[in-house]
Amino acid sequence: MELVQIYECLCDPTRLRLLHVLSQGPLCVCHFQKILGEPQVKISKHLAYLRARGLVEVERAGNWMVYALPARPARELKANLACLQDCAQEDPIFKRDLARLKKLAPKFAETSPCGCH
Amino acid sequence: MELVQIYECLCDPTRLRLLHVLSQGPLCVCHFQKILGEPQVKISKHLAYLRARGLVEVERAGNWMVYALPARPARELKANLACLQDCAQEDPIFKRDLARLKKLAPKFAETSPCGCH
DNA sequence: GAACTATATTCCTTAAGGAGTATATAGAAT
DNA sequence: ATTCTATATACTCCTTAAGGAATATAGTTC
Repeated sequence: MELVQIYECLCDPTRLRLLHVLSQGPLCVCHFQKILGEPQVKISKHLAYLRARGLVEVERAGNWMVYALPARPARELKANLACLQDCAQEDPIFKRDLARLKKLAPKFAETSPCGCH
Repeated sequence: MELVQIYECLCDPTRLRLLHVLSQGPLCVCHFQKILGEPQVKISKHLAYLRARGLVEVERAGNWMVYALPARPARELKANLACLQDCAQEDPIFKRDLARLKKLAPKFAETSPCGCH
């Protein structure tokens, strides 16, 4: 995996938020929408961008597309994701995303049988 | 310092090489030219890009402009520069740059009184 | 002050990417 | 088969940035 490609993926705030939330576990698009508060097309396109460069993986579950971090991430990716987690700790937006995830996770489990959270 | 801005700086191979070499100590533009083997305008413009975003600092020494990593880097920058050093270890281009730096450092000291290496 | 050196800036062309609107697809439910 | 839900893609507009050629600037040397 090319290091520059990783950084290209990281240089957009929406993608940073997606990856940051994904570190907590797989999620589908509609749940990302709820957590980030961004329109579907935006989420979907950024996930496609990440997927095309190998930063996320996808699995279909009925109507839902469940995105996840790679099962076996390359060394450089692993290092940078860890670095992101570290840097994101104090940022209010990242923190808010995590808070929303924790708050919504139970509802997700009830209403959508897609197996993510 | 904005995290995304750091990643924007890191998503170009030339800038990665500049920052990687800079971690060994301050350097002036003409020495970067020799080490990277890239034209002056390219080096200069990428350094200006990094400078505008606070990833490097500059000091004039006669005709020479001596670039260096920030004396007191922000937490996120520090983390990402460390991560870059880590990721760069096995890459042939990064390794070649370092090798050239070590080889040329003595000549730099002789021929250019700019105080970098 | 004229020539020289090191570096920066401007101009041009080209390409990539981000946002939004609208539309298409694929599977599920009825 | 039709409708519904979740997601993806195409299209358009706009901004940013990369590379190269040429030129400008600032300091030094003679």
